[in-house]
Amino acid sequence: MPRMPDYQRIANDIRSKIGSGELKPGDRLPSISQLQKQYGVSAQPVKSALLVLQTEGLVEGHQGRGVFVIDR
Amino acid sequence: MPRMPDYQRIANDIRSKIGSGELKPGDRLPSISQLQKQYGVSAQPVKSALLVLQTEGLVEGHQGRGVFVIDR
DNA sequence: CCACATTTGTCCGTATGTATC
DNA sequence: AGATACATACGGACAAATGTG
Repeated sequence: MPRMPDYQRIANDIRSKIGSGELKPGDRLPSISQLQKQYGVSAQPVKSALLVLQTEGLVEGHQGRGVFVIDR
Repeated sequence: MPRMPDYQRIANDIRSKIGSGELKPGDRLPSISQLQKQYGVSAQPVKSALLVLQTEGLVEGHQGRGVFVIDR
């Protein structure tokens, strides 16, 4: 099996949490530093995952506040 | 005017080159190191731009070969 | 108003792995 | 074997926005 990079694993995990309703529209995601600890990685793969999810239109980052699930 | 980050500027530039036909389906983009020099930035913003464009389904990276415009 | 901590945003340099030519 | 090129990740740095006291 191909090894899945951390940032894809994280993006998939968050995406599926959104799909399952565990994360609902308007919800705030854990902070980046919390996600780092949770997945045992540095900031980079977390931010890459968030960039992907933002590009997909699933979440929206707000400087100083957090990253939120898009409300639609 | 809000300052546009480098990675967005680069993504927009490449996206518009694809839209205008200057870059056609199947074409190979300049290498990352060439794009670095062209835009006067480090590798990071170039790769972020490419991650965005890949997520948008506009380009496709191939290890050892290059990044290509999607043929569809 | 001010100071501080928190949080996201952006970028740099470096290192390593993997695939291709 | 070597050069080239993309893929991934680490650590560090600073800016900008927010919230709290």
